[in-house]
Amino acid sequence: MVSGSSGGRYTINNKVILHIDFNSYFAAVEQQVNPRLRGKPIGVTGGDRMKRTVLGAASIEAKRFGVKTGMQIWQAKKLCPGLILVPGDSDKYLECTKRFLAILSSYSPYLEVFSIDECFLEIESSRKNLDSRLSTLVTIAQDIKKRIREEVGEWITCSIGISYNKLMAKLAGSLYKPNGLVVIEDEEAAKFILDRIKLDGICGIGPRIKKRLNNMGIFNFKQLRQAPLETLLSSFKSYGQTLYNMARGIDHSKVIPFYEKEEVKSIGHRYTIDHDTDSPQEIKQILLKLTELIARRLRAKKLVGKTIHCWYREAFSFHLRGSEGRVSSGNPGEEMRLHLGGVFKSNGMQITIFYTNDGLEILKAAWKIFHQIWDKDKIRMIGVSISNLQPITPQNLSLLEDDQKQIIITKALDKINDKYGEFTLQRGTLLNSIKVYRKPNPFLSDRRFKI
DNA sequence: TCTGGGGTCCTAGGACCC
DNA sequence: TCTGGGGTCCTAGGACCC
Repeated sequence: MVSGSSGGRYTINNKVILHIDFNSYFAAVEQQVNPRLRGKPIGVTGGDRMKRTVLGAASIEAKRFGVKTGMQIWQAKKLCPGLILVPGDSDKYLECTKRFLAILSSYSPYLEVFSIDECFLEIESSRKNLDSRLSTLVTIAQDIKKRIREEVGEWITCSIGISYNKLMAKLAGSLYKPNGLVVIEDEEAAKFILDRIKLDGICGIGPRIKKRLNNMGIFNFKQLRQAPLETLLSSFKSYGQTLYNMARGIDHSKVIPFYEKEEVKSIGHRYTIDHDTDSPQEIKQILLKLTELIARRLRAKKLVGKTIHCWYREAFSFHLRGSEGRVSSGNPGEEMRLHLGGVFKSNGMQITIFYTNDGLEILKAAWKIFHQIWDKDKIRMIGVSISNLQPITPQNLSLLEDDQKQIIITKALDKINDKYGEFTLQRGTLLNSIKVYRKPNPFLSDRRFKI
């Protein structure tokens, strides 16, 4: 527990924010569901693929070997040869999330869902006396942990950060893992902590911002606090104010309860192919799967969208990088200063069409974009997304007879796919698709029937 | 042998309309 | 003749989060 001021000096702030962050979440759920995985180093993968994929989560046991979320599988295996790989199952995790959210919402209606394994809870805390106030908060946090253990599962643990705003609550939650409980009581305590963490130890400063700050001679929060607001504003525009506030532990953002959250703003899918390809036929097949998935999600949410974004990532290539990319004079004994850096170049474009939630319409647009931007080089990843979303209204859907027929067919397809799984039934054009992958994967199911 | 996949927000410039 | 201003839409691209 960190407290900057003495008990008597505490100023009343009725709102207190808890950040609840579940530890090694996907891995913990797998261990909860399958007792044979408990106590063992496991890594949750994105599916059945082993190539060109990364770990979605690592169990606490795996983390002891240095295995981390986001790590490539071969890398993780190298660190921990006994790593057990478990294919991820998002429905399972979502189910578990619903259960812990139900528990948390009993403490306060101000519950913001931040991600599948993270949320903010705003509670009232009116005790004037610091000590009794702190003990109340700690009691609540411990009670939450206990209920989750009892009602969701003993392997599901969380770290809780408590503070006077979201930024500091999240920071507090990140300080002690797993199963931590940290309180950052006030701005004085916040500064104390900030001066002891790295710039990118806070939510909102990533590698790029950190590098830009470093280039300005700023390497820690103490130095950031000394930077004049004008300097930050001129370098980072409006984000300069955010950085200025961060260094002082200030954050005005509100806890937005789930029932006040806006609808999604975009829906997209991307897919990394397990080999590099320049086959238009293969690329089109993948686009077709991606756009069908997007369209089904739109229809499930009763939405239509009109801006289509399509982008791809080129195959890995080596480039000589900047000034380091020189070969030395060649004098004997002189170190070769040839630095090779790998680069993934991406390329994309977006266009706006008429509102739609039809897979083939989205495909047409995506394919058109792809043709315009593709330089015929081999690619490793392709993605599509749709934005500018709106609820379906008679105005934004065409009422032409052909379209009406199409809507009826689509509805029937959705119904069957909902029941039996993605791509059980597909449009005729999909049935001629070439088999791209040897391993089963969500984009190419073998359960295909002709209508 | 080589880094996934789902999102959000912000900025800036151009086109176009009134 | 020659040019303001507000507003909206569209697009590109960057940065961040989990």
